[in-house]
Amino acid sequence: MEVRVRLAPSPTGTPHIGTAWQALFDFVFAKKMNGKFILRLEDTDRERYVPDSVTQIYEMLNWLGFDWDEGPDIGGPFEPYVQSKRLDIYKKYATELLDKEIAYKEEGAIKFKTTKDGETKWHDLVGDKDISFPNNTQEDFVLIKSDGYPTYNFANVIDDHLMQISHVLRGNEFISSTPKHLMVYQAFGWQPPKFAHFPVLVGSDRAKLSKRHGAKGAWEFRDEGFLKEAVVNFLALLGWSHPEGKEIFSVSEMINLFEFKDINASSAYFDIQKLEWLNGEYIRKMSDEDLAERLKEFLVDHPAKNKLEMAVPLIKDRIKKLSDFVPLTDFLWEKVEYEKEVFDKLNIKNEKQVLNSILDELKNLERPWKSEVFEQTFRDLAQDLKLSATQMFQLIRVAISGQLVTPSLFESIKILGEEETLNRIKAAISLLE
RNA sequence: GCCGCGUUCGUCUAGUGGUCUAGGACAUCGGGCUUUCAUCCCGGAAAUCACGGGUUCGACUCCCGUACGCGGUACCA
Repeated sequence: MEVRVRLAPSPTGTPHIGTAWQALFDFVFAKKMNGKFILRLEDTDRERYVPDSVTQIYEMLNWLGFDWDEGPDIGGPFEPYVQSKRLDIYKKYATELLDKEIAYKEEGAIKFKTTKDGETKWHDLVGDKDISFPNNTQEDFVLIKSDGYPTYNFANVIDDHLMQISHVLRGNEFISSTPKHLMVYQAFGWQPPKFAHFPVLVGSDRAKLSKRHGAKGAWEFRDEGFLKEAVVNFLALLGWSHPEGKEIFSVSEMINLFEFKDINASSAYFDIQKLEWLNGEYIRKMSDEDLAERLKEFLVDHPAKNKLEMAVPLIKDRIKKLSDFVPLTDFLWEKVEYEKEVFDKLNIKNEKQVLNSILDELKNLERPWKSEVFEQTFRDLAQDLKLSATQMFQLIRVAISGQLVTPSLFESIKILGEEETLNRIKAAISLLE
């Protein structure tokens, strides 16, 4: 039997990272089994419907590379995968249940008459365990609302059956309603799919992740300079672990190794610090060319786009996110605003005189300036002036950048060029008047 | 209240009866390298495996109970 899984988000607001997390497992499992990954929009709640969120879902999935095989726009026309367009279908099946007297009308709605005897059980793939509910805990529930739209509990079953979904991967907040779904399958005499109820991602208060935790949409991670590979890798680390204990691996590696039994059934907290570390690892692993390419895509309006790659080797070990590139390198292409207090932090008594000496040395340095000569020259000068080498180099650093922290000094000077370097030191001197 | 799921270092996790005086990673602390910041290397601290009972020669691992957390108990999903 073909494996068919579906991601069925409801467009009720900005999709957060939890949706992306669920999508990862849908995608990975479908690929592993050579099956299909289907996207379906569950937009039956007209009150909470937010049109924008539909595009946001697409954007998120596209960015992370979770391409769906069937669903809106891909592998099929839009409408068959959107529940609000399938009202007739739900009505037809509800009528069937009405005829069988398994359902009844009440205040304009159609309700399902649950079985009260016995228990309903299934085997859940997450945790590899049986879950059962006494049937007398299952109240009659609404199939079709009085506005004509189906409820999740009904539309979900109808669609999963009609779309031949083989495995339902979803959050464990649906565990409690699974008995209801199973009763509907039974009422129609349909074979239910296999269920895998994943734990939910939680916020810092251990409650289900939501917007009130400032939960971000995946594209926000993109906008902050995270790489999609790192985000996906990080997501994989939540709830799943590599059999060899590896922390860094690709999606295709995960596709090869994925098994439900390795899913941890307890909820996980999204720790952004680890994501930042991982992102840094991915950045360091990349070739300079690739990193430059990513930076150019990321920094669309960068003032020195064509010179940007020169700085790449200088910052590769220093940035965690693509966005970190800017504060670390803007002094290379932009005019420096000097601040007296920054110089003061160096604790050098006669900064101005020292800078003048530096300027003289620099003027006399044989061009093109060489790293070793540069270093030796200023170590010697530091000694003459009774300064530590650190003070000396920091002073030069501040004079050319206005900052205490920059990439490698000499490498930065190479990018600035000899004339610009001299000009900046002169500018620094005049500030200290 | 009732029903269900969960509970190993701050965080993500490994662990499926003995090799666990519990391993790894992030974060953290200390040291080394170093002209800043990083990277890199070395080392430390950090979980009485929620608690209490069983079962067993032996339990983090199996069973029962309790506590706590979360979810459901909606014409939300």
